[in-house]
Amino acid sequence: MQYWLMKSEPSTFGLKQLAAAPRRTTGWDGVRNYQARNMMRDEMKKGDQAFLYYSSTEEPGIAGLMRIVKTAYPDPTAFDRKDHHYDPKSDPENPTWFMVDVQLERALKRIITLEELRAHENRELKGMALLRRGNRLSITPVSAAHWKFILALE
DNA sequence: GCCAACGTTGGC
DNA sequence: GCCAACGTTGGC
Repeated sequence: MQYWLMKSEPSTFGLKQLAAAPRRTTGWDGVRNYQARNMMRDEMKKGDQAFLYYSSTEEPGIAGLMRIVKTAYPDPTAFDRKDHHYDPKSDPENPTWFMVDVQLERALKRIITLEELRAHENRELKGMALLRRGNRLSITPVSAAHWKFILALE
C-alpha cells in the first residue's frame, strides 16, 4: 500500500464537502498537470491512503485522511466546455486527463500545519516531496515512515 | 497583493 | 530543439 498527499484549496473543496458527499466519496477531478496525472493514473491503487492538504489558506496544512476507492478513469470535466478545467486538446477517444475517487476516512483532530511539518524537514521528514523547495505538485507521494510520523504528531 | 518557482506555449 | 514570454501555484 502506498501513501499520498493531495492538495486542495479549502475555499473550493474541503472536509465539509467531502463529509457531505454520498458515501463520503468524491471524484478528484480537475488535475491538469502531467506529473500529478501520471501518479494518479499509473501508481494509485485502491486502498491507498492519502492526506487531504489545505493550500492557499491562512493556515496551510494537513486536515484529513482519505482512501483511494476507485482507480484512475477519464476525467469528464476535461470535455465539458463550460467547466473551468475544460481542455479542448483532450480527445474523448484518447483522454489526456484522469481522476480517481477518494473517500473521507476522517478529519484530523487538528490541522497539522505546514509550519509544523517544516520544523521536522531536516530530520524525521527529510526528503518529503511537499517540503521540497519550489514544489507545486498537487499530488505527491508520502513514504510510510513519513506517514506514520505525521500521524503521531496529531 | 507580491513574487519566486516552475510548467507550458509558440516563434524561430 | 532552444528559449523568451506568459500563466499558474502557493507561501508569505
